[in-house]
Amino acid sequence: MQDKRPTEAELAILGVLWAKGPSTVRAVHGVLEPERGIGYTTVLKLLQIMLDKGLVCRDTSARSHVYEAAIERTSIQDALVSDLRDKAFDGSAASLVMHALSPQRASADDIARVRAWLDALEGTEP
Amino acid sequence: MQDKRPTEAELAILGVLWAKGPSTVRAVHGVLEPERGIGYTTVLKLLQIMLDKGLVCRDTSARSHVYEAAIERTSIQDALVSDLRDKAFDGSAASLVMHALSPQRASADDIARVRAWLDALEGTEP
DNA sequence: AACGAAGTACGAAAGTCTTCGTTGACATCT
DNA sequence: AGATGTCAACGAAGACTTTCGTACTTCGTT
Repeated sequence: MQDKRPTEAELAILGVLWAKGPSTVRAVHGVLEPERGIGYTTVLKLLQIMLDKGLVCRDTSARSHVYEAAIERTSIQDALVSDLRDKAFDGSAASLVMHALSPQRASADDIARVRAWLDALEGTEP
Repeated sequence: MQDKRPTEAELAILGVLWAKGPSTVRAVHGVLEPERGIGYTTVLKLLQIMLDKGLVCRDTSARSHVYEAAIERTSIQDALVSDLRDKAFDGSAASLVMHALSPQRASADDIARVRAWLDALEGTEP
């Protein structure tokens, strides 16, 4: 339990668990099958692997085991953003942000939200 | 030649080519060996694979071939940021940006640069 | 009790990524 | 010319990821 970086398929599963909360394999599969055509046993296997890695935990008291994300969503998000910043932006958060907010890619709403957030930040951190 | 997303090792090599411009295998290896202990033939092989994928081009007129990035750095950066936004932030650029600029992670300078950039944006886009 | 449905566990296959050893070509130095 | 060093090319091994088939178990229904 040291490398907290999930693979792509694992991240998709975590996305479901974060969105829906604790879920059975069937429930996770129900979400993922339509959008990526993944098989039931594949989801099961992935969840077992993720259990090994400590990415999820589960409750086995019922016959259908209930899985739950074992890490905060924000902690994964932080890790992934830092990773990308270092690998593709020479460690510059500003550069990354300008790409993410480039008007061709981000909505005016996104930009407004960030602006408001920055203003609030200024108020609390003189 | 459709999926422009480089793997991790490929991205490291592209990073060198973007920073140094057209380079021989030896030059790329000279940068990467100290920081990740990678072998010479590994770099060579990677560059050959990247040539196949269209990520780099090369000049073979001299005995030591000279490789050059075949794609813009910004185009890769855009792809990677969009990818991360969709996979880990529910498609929300604002959410991604707030993580990237969180004061624990970003320097005050980064934040100031983004703020200035946003101000400039407002001027040009009423 | 027997059957079928729903579930978990396991192993293996296929694909991708990364790594390097080995080979043969070419150049340079003695 | 022969030895030495540098280089590209190739193949293959090992790790990791993703996928699913198959087998076994458990529950509910007939």
